[in-house]
Amino acid sequence: MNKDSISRAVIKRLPRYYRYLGELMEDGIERISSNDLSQRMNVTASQIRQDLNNFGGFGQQGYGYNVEHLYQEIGRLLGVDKKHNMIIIGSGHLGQAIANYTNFERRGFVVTGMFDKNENLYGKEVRGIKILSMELLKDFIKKNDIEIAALTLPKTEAIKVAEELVSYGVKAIWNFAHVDLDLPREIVVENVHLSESLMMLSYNLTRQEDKKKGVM
Amino acid sequence: MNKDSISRAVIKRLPRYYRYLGELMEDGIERISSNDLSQRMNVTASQIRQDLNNFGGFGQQGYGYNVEHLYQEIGRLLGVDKKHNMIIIGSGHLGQAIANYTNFERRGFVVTGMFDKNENLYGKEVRGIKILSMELLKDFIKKNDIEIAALTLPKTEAIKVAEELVSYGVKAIWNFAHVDLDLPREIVVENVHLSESLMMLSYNLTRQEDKKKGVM
DNA sequence: TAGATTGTTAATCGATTAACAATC
DNA sequence: TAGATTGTTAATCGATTAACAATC
Repeated sequence: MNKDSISRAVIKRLPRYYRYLGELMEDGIERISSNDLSQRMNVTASQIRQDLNNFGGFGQQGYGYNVEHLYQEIGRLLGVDKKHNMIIIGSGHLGQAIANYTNFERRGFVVTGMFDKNENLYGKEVRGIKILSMELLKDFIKKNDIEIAALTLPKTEAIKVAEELVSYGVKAIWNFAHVDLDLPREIVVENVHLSESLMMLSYNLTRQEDKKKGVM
Repeated sequence: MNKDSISRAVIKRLPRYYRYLGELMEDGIERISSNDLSQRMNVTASQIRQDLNNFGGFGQQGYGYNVEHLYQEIGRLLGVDKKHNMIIIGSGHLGQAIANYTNFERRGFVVTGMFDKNENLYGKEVRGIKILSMELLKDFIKKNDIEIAALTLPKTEAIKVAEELVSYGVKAIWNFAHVDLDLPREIVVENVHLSESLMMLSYNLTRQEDKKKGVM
């Protein structure tokens, strides 16, 4: 009953299911069994059935899953059936990269404003989105029903700005700054720590090199 | 003995330990117990001790861990004590954002080349790094001892280019394209799927909204 | 020596996989 | 009805936490 109790491991897999189902739709495939899907995705069929059953019976015995139906159900779970207004705080290269990525908009995530503390950027437009002064932040959030803020600024400022955003009513923070945010429980925080990702790559690369040396 | 057997869960936590230890060093703290560190990092002391012991006894009974020593040991494990040459394939906004991020260089990840199939970009420089034609890729990789390639290009091209890179000797791929790469086992692949990250945020945001509605 | 804290074993918890009855 | 495949329970596996002996 309680949807909160679904494990993070399961939730993390949902976007990948969603992606594969979208591709199946593009290929004109109408139905698929957990077994077929498991082979395409390189996971077990059992895991797929377990995962999906956390959310209700999306399949049908003897038939499998209807691709379009399942795609839509997962989309609804992921909230991509609704529009979400997003702002970007920190309009450097990374902020601009996100503003330029139109695929997010296709999923309902609409960047409606960009901000920076560097006044040289004010008035500059990225894909039609004006970069504004941080002083306009409070007003902008209240007037434009902003739910999500992407934090693409140095970690020294991230904590302070995050608290500010929350006080203005932002509900979720997509945090690209290399710092842990400590915010009220009801605020959603999703971290993208690029340097940690690169270090994991480097860890595995180093192990591969160790292995090679061991063999020679 | 076999370092391959260390679980992904543990490895994923290493960069975060590394970050906290770096901050402790900046604060001039010389030693720390698993208990103190656990409170700062919001994990259990037991987990810290278990994690670190996968790699050997970095601590000392009755004393704790020497911050600088532990920092260096974890850095070595993560391979940030060595220089790694990296190229960026796809010189759009995201590729340029990565090229501009000097913190990677501080950790030994040096961007030595950028590539794109759009010839309008050729010759353009990003932080002194020239954007080159894809035709120069093979030669560049061989001549410049390139280990890592960041893939910041559309998913339609990612698979083909990844295979190309591997054939030229690239050892690790940092994949920002929204597609699963199927490469030989010895090739390290680290995925950064921004849209999946945003969907997880959206999932949690939607659950928060459900909760709120339930209460009202 | 007494106190502190690790390294490590044992207990618990949670997630994944296997198996199969239910049912389309 | 027979075959296919889900939904779901049970078994297994792995990761986290607790406990404590070893030792600095």
